[in-house]
Amino acid sequence: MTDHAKPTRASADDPIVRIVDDDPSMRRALTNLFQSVGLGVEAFGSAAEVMDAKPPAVPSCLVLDIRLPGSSGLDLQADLAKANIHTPIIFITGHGDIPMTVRAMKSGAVDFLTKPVRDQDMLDAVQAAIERDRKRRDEEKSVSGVRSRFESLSARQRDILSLVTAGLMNKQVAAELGLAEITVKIYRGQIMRKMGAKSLADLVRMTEALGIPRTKGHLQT
Amino acid sequence: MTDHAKPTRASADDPIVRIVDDDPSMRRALTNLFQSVGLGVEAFGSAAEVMDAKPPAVPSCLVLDIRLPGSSGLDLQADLAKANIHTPIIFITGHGDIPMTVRAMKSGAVDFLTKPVRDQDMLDAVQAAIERDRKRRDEEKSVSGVRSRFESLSARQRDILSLVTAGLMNKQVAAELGLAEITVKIYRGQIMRKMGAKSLADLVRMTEALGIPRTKGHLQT
DNA sequence: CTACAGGACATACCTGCGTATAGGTCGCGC
DNA sequence: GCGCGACCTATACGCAGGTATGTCCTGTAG
Repeated sequence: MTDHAKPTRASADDPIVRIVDDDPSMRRALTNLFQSVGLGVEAFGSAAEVMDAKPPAVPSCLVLDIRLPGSSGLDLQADLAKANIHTPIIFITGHGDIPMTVRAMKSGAVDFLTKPVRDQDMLDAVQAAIERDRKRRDEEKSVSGVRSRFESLSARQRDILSLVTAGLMNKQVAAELGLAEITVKIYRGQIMRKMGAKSLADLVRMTEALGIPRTKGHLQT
Repeated sequence: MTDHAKPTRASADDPIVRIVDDDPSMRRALTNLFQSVGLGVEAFGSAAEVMDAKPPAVPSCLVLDIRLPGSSGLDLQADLAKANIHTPIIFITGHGDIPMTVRAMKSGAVDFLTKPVRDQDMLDAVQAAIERDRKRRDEEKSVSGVRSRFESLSARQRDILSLVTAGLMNKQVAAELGLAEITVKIYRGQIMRKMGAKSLADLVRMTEALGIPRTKGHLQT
């Protein structure tokens, strides 16, 4: 039961705030607050509902009561992390303590607000959270294109890629792999085309973004 | 492995814990705790003393009571940040509240412990903090060598560096700057020598580490 | 004034990079 | 068996990268 309330037609990049609270009046109050500033809202009554729902495709954040039926907010945070879902989280609590707060913040929470929550504090926190998610998504998107192109490389092409971006000359790569230099040159061309790199500098930056293990890396003091 | 008892001889990489607390008995207790596991210790009675003391050259962390004479622990944290000193901080508090905790953690504190502090919690926090500082120092060190070499470049050399690492060919760089291609080649060689780069890939990674603004960068989706 | 550093360029030469063309061997799926 | 894709190589050619040597100009610190 998602008190799905959409004020206007949501466009592709409108952020969504997802509220998880077992108290209906709290859900309603928060929903009103966020809608009043033009934010999209989805409300849930339990942790399980959120885990079942698919994460939104637009910048979003979670507003989470620590005390939830079944698993606690902290458990949900841990579960989401395990499921590799990185939506920024804002906690609210009526009876929180410091160890709880520390644990939540260490696990990457954006904020941890105590009831009664001042509207402005909540809106500030949400804005920061949305912004963080937007950045993460942008980063993810730009890397995912590169990653999928990398996946399309054959094993041999990857071998050569890693040696080439390590700074070895074609002949050195050839020696390393027991190949003829001409073979390396040809692979190199294939790699540049497949990766869509228009220069070696590009290629190096792509591998850096992907975190490709460098066979022979340095950067000495 | 690191457990062996060291009498007094401090070697170049032994971590130091700096304690700031106005309560002498607390200072003594913490000092004993840390020394019992072989950590170096410096104790201070106020925030001002720490700001005056020069930061240690070895991996270290701060253990900070929130309540201090004069400025609070949070103020000291802010002052240190402003002074560009990034020693990891562990807070201890007797009467902390959640907003305080949140503020401290948002500002990068490693942990926030409540009195009475369990010895093991403190030692765990300190170890994590020291480890964090060690990483930061390693990173800083490896970048600072590159940075100082970059500083040694002339203005012209930097122009060419940024265009070359953007992936332009010598002739394009020449056109961009209104130079002859041969001139660019010569500069390029000078740059490689001055920067200690043994390949273009190296050079690209160095500029990435330095965050050199790319005149013509991309990484398309 | 002189010495020196930085900047710019030419000629010559060598090495590295990259593509085209033209082959060849495997192993796999239909 | 046939096609396909990967992997591998050879010859040949052209362009890009890089160094050496030498020349010239300019600003500036001693």
